[in-house]
Amino acid sequence: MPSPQLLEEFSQFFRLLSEPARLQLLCQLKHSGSMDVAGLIEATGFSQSHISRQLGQLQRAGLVSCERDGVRTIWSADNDLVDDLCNLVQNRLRQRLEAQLQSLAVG
Amino acid sequence: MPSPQLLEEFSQFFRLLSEPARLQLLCQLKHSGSMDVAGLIEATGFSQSHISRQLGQLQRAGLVSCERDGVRTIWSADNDLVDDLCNLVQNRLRQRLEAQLQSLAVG
DNA sequence: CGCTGATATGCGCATACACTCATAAAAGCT
DNA sequence: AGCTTTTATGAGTGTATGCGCATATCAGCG
Repeated sequence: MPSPQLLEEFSQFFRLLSEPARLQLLCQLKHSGSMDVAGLIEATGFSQSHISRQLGQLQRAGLVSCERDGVRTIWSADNDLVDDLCNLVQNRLRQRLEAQLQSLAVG
Repeated sequence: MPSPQLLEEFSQFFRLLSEPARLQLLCQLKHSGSMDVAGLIEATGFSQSHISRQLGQLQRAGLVSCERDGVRTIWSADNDLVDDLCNLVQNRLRQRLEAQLQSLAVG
């Protein structure tokens, strides 16, 4: 059993990924390598302030990092953890659907 | 890039794990094998209605299942996905702390 | 220094949801 | 049938937070 503190850390981390906007920003950065905020606005349609806030949260969690290029801030995704987590979840979703399909065929 | 629908599914799944109470219930069930609600109340201190609701959500996501034993409902965790996800996150947390420790020692 | 453009942040609104209390529904017992 | 025990659910409340608007801060340029 994880300790209460660890449970809290886990849930805080998962909470970061529980917002489609944040997940989309992460995936976009993974996909495009690195982008500035203008690019992310273009790609996602979110407002500038919204993007800036979400990136701030992701940065504090160490999921993205940034470097300044003059007046621009270039953001990039920092590691493969999120991809790995999403892949596991996707496998699980697929298994669930296949099982439902199976039981539908049998029943 | 995952499709918007898939992003939505991912985030909904992560949202389930973003609540310490649900995560604790999952871990407790994993740890104890299977328990009824009274046992979960004893183990967690949550109210009966709260536990019932959270278990309902976890059940709809296929993370727990139940069987009735007379008037009691015996719950159990259904798969290892959550354990795997938590282990990945824990490794990441450890890496982060080790990196911070390193930079503190060097700097 | 002022001006312009890029990003961060204070404020407010709206919504989602955790959590509780009270109550309903279900299952066994007499 | 009524009574008891266990679980599920309707209703209400409080808090957290996503999101936008306006504005502040910051970096370069004249």
